[in-house]
Amino acid sequence: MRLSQDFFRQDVLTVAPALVGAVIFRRLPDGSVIHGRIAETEAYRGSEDLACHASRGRTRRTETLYRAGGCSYVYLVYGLHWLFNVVTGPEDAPQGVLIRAMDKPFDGPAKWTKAFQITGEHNGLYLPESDVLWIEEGDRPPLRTAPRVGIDYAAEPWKSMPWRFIAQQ
DNA sequence: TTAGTGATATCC
DNA sequence: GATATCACTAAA
Repeated sequence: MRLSQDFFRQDVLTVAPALVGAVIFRRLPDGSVIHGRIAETEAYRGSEDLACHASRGRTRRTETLYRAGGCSYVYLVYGLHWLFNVVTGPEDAPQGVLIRAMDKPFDGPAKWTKAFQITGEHNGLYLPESDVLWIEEGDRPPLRTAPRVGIDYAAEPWKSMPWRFIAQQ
């Protein structure tokens, strides 16, 4: 069953752990549909979270982060890797969940987006209604938490917040 | 450990 | 206008 608008409009700290175990579906340009189970997520929470892109204020890049929960937020890092996030919370609350890994072999935030052929053109899709990209309910495996990775530039306490959620099975 | 890669934010 | 920085990966 497809995850709804109501689900995505909850707080990011509710949605991020609940997304682990859910299944992402992607319809490729040739019409075939592939899917994968989410194994790891990270929460980025609001303009006060110094690790969140929105901490620098509302810019052209972060504009989609300010939309209502359920939108996709896709951007390029290091000039070569597309990272995929799901916007959460109400409109104007810049929160998002980074989908960090699926089950093997797609165990990296840019590995699975490459396999699923996700690029900047998938920024701003509305997942509850999209035919190209959507998420369905899955199992709820036991989780462990850890600090987020790749955000050394952020000051404490944000750098150490245990906002990374990893499936244990 | 390092190169590869280019959009974006930030500073002139 | 310019430049420094980056929510990473693969190869060595």
